[in-house]
Amino acid sequence: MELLQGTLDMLVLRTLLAGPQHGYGVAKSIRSNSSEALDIEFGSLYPALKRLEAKGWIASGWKTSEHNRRAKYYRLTAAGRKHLVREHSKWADFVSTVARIMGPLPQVQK
Amino acid sequence: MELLQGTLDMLVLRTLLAGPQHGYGVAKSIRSNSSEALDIEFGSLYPALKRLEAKGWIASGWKTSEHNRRAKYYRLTAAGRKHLVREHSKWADFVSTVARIMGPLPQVQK
DNA sequence: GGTTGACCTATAGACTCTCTTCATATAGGA
DNA sequence: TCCTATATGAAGAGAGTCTATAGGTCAACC
Repeated sequence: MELLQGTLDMLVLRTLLAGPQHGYGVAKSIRSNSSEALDIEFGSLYPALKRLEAKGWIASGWKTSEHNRRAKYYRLTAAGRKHLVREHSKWADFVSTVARIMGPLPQVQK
Repeated sequence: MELLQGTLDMLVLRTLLAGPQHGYGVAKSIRSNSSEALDIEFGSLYPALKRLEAKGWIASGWKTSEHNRRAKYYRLTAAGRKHLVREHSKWADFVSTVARIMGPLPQVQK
């Protein structure tokens, strides 16, 4: 859903900070936690999970889901936890820098 | 320099809101307005200017710069001005949604 | 009891777009 | 002669989108 590059990874890691979950569940969590504002596509999410696993930020294992289905559960690794903190902090810096340049939102007439 | 996708366009439009400028000047403005935090690459900026012009958000014309050099000056069009307002507002929404999911920054030990 | 369909969960390929990197070009001024 | 100002283009990487496919489970329905 037209995310800004890199943000998805951070959101996924943040979601897994709350506990292990399978991909489908991660997408659902992000959607509902954002009140449906962020509509994560599975076609974006699964490659993101691969990336994160390849980098060692998360690890996975097959289990049976609460709906009695075969699902790959992902959990945050120690390295992933550190990485998340760094990314979050970089994100906050970046956002405030951009906000400083952009200035206040112009008043929009409804 | 490792911007989030789409943000560059918004920053460029915002910079041109302050008045027409040539590409080189836009890059310098963004750099200095961000206290060098955002290091805009020319290889990113010029394609961005092409994009924006193709979409009609900005228009250009050759002039002589204050350093007596040939330079292409860009200015915001009326459509670009509207577009900027929309993008700024979408950006603000997106950022606050992400911030809500991410929660507060963990305290980092110095 | 068997069929149907909805939902859960996962994978993969092709494509698009943005940004990065690098190379090149020209002109003015010191 | 060299540095700064200014511009262009091509090649490549990486992320995200779109679309198609796949199989298992459960509930509803006839």
